[in-house]
Amino acid sequence: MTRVLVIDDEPQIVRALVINLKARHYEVDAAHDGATALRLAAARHPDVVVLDLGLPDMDGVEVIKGLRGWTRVPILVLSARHSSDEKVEALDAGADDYVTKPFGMDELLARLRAAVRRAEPVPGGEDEVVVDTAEFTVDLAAKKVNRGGKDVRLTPTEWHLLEVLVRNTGRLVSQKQLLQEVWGPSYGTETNYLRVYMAQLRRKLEADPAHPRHFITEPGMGYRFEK
Amino acid sequence: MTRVLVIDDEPQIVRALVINLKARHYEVDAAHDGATALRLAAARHPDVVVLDLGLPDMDGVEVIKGLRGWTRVPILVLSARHSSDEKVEALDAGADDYVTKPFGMDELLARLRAAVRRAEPVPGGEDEVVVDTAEFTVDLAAKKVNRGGKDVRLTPTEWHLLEVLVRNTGRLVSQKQLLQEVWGPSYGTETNYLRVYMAQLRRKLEADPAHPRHFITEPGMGYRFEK
DNA sequence: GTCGTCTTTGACGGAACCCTGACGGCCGCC
DNA sequence: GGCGGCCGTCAGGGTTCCGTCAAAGACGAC
Repeated sequence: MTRVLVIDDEPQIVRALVINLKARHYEVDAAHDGATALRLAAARHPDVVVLDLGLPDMDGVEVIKGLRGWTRVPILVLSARHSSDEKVEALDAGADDYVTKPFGMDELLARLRAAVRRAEPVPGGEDEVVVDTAEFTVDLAAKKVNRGGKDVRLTPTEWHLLEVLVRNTGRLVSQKQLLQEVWGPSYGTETNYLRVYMAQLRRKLEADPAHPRHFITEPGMGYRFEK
Repeated sequence: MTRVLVIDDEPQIVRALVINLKARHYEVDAAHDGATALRLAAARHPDVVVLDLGLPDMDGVEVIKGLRGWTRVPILVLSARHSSDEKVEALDAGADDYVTKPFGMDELLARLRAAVRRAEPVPGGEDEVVVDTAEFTVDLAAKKVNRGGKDVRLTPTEWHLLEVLVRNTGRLVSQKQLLQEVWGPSYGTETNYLRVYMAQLRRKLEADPAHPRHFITEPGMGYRFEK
């Protein structure tokens, strides 16, 4: 199911959007200020964001930049401002589309569908959904890890960390990038989190956790997943 | 360079677009009917398409479908029709954005940039990130060095130094520049650092560290990396 | 409220890394 | 030949970084 994050401080607009989206079987989260929005985005990983630029606590463009720091999720901007400059600024900050209020619900939904559609991975995707190693198997689509015929139970954070690493198989992922992708854009220095969770992943997946063969530490730089 | 295909039967609009796009260093192809457009798209593989829905020979939506049959190139629709149904139809047929005439050139260009940006491959595109030599291979994206089938382990400082040198393959890099890029702007005279780390790189990567073939010293000036 | 699970936090030993100084070789120059 | 500048090599010591453990805090289920 497609997950939408709606960010707007006007309750009636939020309500209208939520009703229409839910009726079309979207899963909807709502935030009424920028700080909540950024936190929710990090926690819930929406498939598309609908953002009103006029927020009480921060400039809408700052929200766009905050999101673009760590994700390419489509951002559809709503705004009462018709000025060309505003549109250009928002789009160049990383927004994908800009709709002026008042808007037609049909059009908005069509733009939403377009944004979601083009963000979809190529059909018959080139990216592997299942990654095999000698000791275990990761199924990114099913969100499952199998080891020795049994499913391994992972906590949400463990899974998220594993996912980022596996999607970058063979590549070094910096500690900052890991922290920001898993814990949110405001993190970046809390390397102790990584140490703890990397240890848990190794304990659950490595044959010999003390001498990891798949979750490799690059001191001072980050971690790397190898098949 | 980014290639744009403009499809419109009104010469003055085409001319305005072509002038503005070329001034911004886009490469521009133009078609004034749907058949030509489809042929040009297949032949030239544009990075983005600007399509006017009102064409003489065929319905604009048919052009969209014709393109979508084989490509995911971003399509930006122009139209004089403001009706919601038209927008929905075009977007659902596969358009990425819909701009109503008369439009502001600034806004159109911003939407064009947004369309091109999100179609870009994942950051750090496909461009040469792997550098080969006779003895070893440097993958700048994965931050990996392979030598004789085995990965070579480098410390952060070693990496940083190697990276600067490799990004300037064949060119002389001054000691001052190396020191400032690797150790920070307040360094510039601590050439002993360079001696130590250059030695470590040679020991790890050169076949005969005493007679380096890739990491070459230019006495009094700096170092150079050669393939 | 109580329990269980998950996350966050702090502390510690050990390993990895970076800086530093010393020494020797090579070369050009006085 | 002696000297100084420049570079390569090596090894020790201080510092940072990582793995590990344990316990407290947050959260939801019952």
